[in-house]
Parts: sequence; structure tokens; C-alpha cells
Amino acid sequence: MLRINHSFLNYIQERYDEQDRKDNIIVKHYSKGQRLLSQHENATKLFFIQDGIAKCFFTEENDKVYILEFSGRGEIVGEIELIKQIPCLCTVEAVTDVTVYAVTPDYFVQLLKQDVVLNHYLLDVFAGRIVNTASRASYQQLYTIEHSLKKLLELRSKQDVMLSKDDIASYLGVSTRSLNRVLKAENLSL
Amino acid sequence: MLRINHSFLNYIQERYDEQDRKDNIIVKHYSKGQRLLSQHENATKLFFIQDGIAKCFFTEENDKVYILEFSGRGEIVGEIELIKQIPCLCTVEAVTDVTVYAVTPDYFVQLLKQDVVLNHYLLDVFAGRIVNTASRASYQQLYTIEHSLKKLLELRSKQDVMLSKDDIASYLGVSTRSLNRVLKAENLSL
DNA sequence: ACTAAAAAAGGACATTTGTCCTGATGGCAC
DNA sequence: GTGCCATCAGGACAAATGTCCTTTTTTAGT
Repeated sequence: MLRINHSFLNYIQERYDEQDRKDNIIVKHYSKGQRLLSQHENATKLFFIQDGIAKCFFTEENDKVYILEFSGRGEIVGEIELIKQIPCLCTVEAVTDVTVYAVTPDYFVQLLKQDVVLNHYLLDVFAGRIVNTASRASYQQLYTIEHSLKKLLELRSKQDVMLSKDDIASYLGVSTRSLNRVLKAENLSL
Repeated sequence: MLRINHSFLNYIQERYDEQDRKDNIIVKHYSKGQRLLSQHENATKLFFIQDGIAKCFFTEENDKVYILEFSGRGEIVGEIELIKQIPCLCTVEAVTDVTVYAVTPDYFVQLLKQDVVLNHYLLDVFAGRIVNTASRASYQQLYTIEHSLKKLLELRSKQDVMLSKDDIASYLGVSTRSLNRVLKAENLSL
């Protein structure tokens, strides 16, 4: 649920330190609630999260929200859109205050071309995401909320993110009312 | 839904042709219904589909089935497991008779290390899958069957796979009964 | 400490989906 | 043709989830 990636963070920190004019990678801050990327808009940068937590979510045409993942230290966002040359798939919003390395697309493409290490990091990250996303899609589709919720709570107990109840409901892809109902029935709390 | 990838197919064909002892890549055939990979088991090969269609699906502990995707010409299966070093995430089963290039993990890892072109193909394929899987997860979670079904039928009309009703239900992650109900209500047929 | 605003809880009812069965339909061996 | 098996459609009911609102609790500001 909260994805964290340390090798990635080191990698981008090194690239940051070694740059001459300091304009390929800059450090930026976002306060809680601010958006790093907006669904359907074109991204002008891609981001490595240096600190804080962001959530990536879809807003469907019926205004319902599905949270795809929470991204923590070392996670990258916006790279899929760059590689596929498409507008932003999700909105990415700071859940806590967030500090990022903001990278220009051109520089990132250049790195991709010349640096096999980056390629391998990315492949590993992508593979992990596919495993997670696909497993979760299957699980949430084939089980009732009760099961998904238990799984989510297990995950959450290992990390400690404090999420609003709305966020949890959106992560499960259900209404808050249904989430409350299940919590009550199971005698659980958050 | 049916994923097809031509550059990948050309790439692996070239590797196949150029090999000396012809043991890193071999051509194999699977008849309709046979399994290329089995969920939870370790894969000994990874596959490029040269012809035919395979379905990748999860079987959850409650015996329900979720079809993740249908893979066609040029699609690769088993590479995620290799990269993450995990047992098979899904079962992969031939929906039609299928011909594949079966590649040894060692050789594939070697290619990954030395060939940046392969890396870029893979990144592109992975990015596409993430887009698809994530969009579908969101869509199926936040809309009723009716909407997902319409989307599926649009997709299907552009390609022509003939799928059993059970497969369609599993792709939508719902019961056959519910699928029938919606088909009737919408006056649709397959 | 008091109030306004926000977040959370939950009642009542509607809709969607699942489960379990039964009855129809269509091959196919004999 | 007859009977058997497999597949499919759908009825009846149950369970899960959503919608719409109202009430309760928390939080933040002054």
C-alpha cells in the first residue's frame, strides 16, 4: 500500500548532487493537500518523493474516487505518462507535506538512454507495481469488503500512515457508508 | 484486453534465429486448455507468444477466478516473476492453440543486462500494462457491471476473439448469473 | 469555554450482485 | 427416436453495497 524505494532515492540524490547548473533536477515542496499532478493534464515534470506521502487516485466520470497507491520515500510518479507519452493517468496529491526531486522529462529520457542501472531499477519498480495492482484488482473484485479491509488493516499495521476514513474507503473502492457498516459488524476501528 | 506487441515478436525472432546451439530459446506448442504456467508454482521458462491466445488469471482461495488479461502475438508472460524472483502470480492457459518461444531465465537475464533495446521494450510494455490494469481496477470497482460490460464489448468488437461466457464473466470479475442478468436487461447478446 | 465547521456514524430504503436451484435446450451414442 | 449428459438461461430469495439524510462527535478558532 505505501510503496517505498530506497535504491531509487539514492540514485536520484546522486544525480542531483552531480549536476552543474542544477536545472535538470530541482527540489520542490508541496503542502498537504496540494497536487503534484492532475489527471488528464500533461505533466511537465516527473517526481521522486524525497520525503512525505502522496496518494495517486483516479476520479471517474461518476465522481467516485479510487486510490491506486500511496507513494512514500523514493517512489517515482509521472514516469508512466512520460514513457507512454500520455496525459496524467491519475491525480497525485500530497497526503502529508511532501518534498520531491522534480526532474525534467528531457533529462529523464536522456538518463534512460544511457544508464542501464536506471533501467533496471525501473523494471523492478514496474514489476512490483504490476504485482500489487493486479493482485489487488483481483482480490477486491472477488471478495467482499470485509476481506479487503482485513488485508488493508494488516498492511497498515506494519507501516504507520494515518489515513482518513475517506481515503481508506477510496482505497478499497467502496462508499464510506459501506466501510462503516463493515467496521461496525466486525467490531473494528481505525 | 487482448494485448499484442509486434516489436517484441520481431526482437525475439531475431534472437531465436541467431542462436548457435538453439537451446536458449525453443519453440513449443500448447493445445487449447493446456497450461503454460501455474499459479504459485515456480516457472522454469518465460514465454513469448508467437501465435494464438492465452489467458492469465488468478484463482483466489474462494475458488473465484479473475482474468487479468488475454495475451496475443508478441506478448511476454512469466517475466514479472523472473524479475521479482517470485512464484507464478497467475495461471496462464491456452485459449486457442498456442505457439510460443520458450526462453530460459538465465538467457533472458543475460539479455536484460546487455541489451538496452530489450530494456526499453520491456519498460514500454510494463508501462502499458500498468495503465491498463490500474484503469480497469478503478473502473470495475467504481461502476456497475453494466458499464464494464459495455466497455468490454467495445474492446471485443475491435478485435475478434470468441470468448466463452464464463471467460467474460471472469474478466469482469462477476458471476455468470449476474452477467446474464445484465445482458438481458440491456438487450445485449454475445 | 463557546461556537462554527468539519468529520464521522449510522438509520432507512433502493439497487446491485451472489447463491442455489429448476427447467429448458441441444448434441450425441445407441 | 429415446435417453443421457452437458450447457445455458433464468426465477426466487439472500447478502452486499450504495444513496440520501440526520444525528453525533471532533476539531479548530477566537
